[in-house]
Amino acid sequence: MERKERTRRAILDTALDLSADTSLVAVSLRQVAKDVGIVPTAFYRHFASIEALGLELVDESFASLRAVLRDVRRPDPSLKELIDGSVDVLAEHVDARRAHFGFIARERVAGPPAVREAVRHQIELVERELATDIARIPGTENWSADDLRVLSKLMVTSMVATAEMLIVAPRPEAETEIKDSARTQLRMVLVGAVNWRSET
Amino acid sequence: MERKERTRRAILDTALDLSADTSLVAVSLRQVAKDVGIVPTAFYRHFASIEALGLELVDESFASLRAVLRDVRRPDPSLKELIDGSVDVLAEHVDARRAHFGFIARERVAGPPAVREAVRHQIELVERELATDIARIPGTENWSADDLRVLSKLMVTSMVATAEMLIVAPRPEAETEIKDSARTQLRMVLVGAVNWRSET
DNA sequence: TGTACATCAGTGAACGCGCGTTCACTGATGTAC
DNA sequence: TGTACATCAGTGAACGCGCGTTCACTGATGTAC
Repeated sequence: MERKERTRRAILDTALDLSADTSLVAVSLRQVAKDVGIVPTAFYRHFASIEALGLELVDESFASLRAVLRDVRRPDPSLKELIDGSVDVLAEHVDARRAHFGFIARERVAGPPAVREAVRHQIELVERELATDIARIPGTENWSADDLRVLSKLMVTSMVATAEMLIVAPRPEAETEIKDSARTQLRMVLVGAVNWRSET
Repeated sequence: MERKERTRRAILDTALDLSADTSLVAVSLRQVAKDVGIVPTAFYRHFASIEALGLELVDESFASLRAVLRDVRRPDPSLKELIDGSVDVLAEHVDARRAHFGFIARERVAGPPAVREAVRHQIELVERELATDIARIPGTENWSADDLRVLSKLMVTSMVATAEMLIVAPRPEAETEIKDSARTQLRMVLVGAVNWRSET
């Protein structure tokens, strides 16, 4: 019973690793099996197909993304305090779960159709979740539901884009630059959001 | 001399079309040849590999993206006028060159390595170009170079994300919603940008 | 604790298929006269 | 304008390879007694 679980984990980890080169669509069952150290047919003891395996990886990857939201939310911050901290929180999580964030960014646009759809659905859920978080922050009481959704979409897009840049970043020095840029970006967005209701 | 050019175009168009299903990495030379109506070996009369063909498609796709910047710039607008018009301009271009915008979004994260790198390089050039445009708009005279880069990055990211959503949009009705959302997003960002210098 | 047994994770041979790439070729296109 | 000829886009056979999937199997793991 334990052996099965170990092999299953090895298959998931290997597939995630191999997909990082381009996309899960380019990963073959035989290559996964070879890297895991099992015979190709043994793969079927764990998953019906690479695509089915991919859906599992979607779940695991979004657990990592949700962890960012959870950690950002934790200090129960004001709109201002949120800014500086959250970029660092994101960077830490990206560092720890680099493969998961890359997986989301890639498979969202270029994965097997079913995987692509699952990623998009999860992103929509995260956007809603973030909108709820924002609605709890003092100063957003009289925002419309639409405006909340727009802001959370903007922030999730920005978050994914920043994660992408951190992953691609060639050297640790570049990370500091990206983080500074992301912070400024987030500040700009939030300055816009704060001044939003008063202008429209 | 004319026949060659026609076949070459057919190869490029077919490869672009096939890559839309997932990514250029999943497109085979033989499938392209079959759809074009030539024998696989004839492919080599035009391109050394699918990857080389991809680099050509990068150039063509970015011609389409730059056309958006050019059309947005045309009315020589104020910061305010820019907003409402530019989302429509983007939507028009996405509609006309759907395949090119999808190609950029996909291959940026999941293309063959050389293609991926080429797309990223082109995006960086577009960001610089946009920063120069913004610097010419009244009211941004005393912005730092960094702030200009941050805003143009934010706008390009937002532009690509909006293009993606328009491409994925299941029905024409959804387009209106996406455009409204993108407009609000852009307004928020620009409200932030306008109020930016006065706060920092 | 020791043994007999059931389960089922992993094996290995085999299949037909589409892949990229080589090579010598053929015949349509377009040019020189 | 008509013909002879060079170029080179497209052909077709052939190759070795990795692919997903089938099937009957074996032997390690973990359980019942």
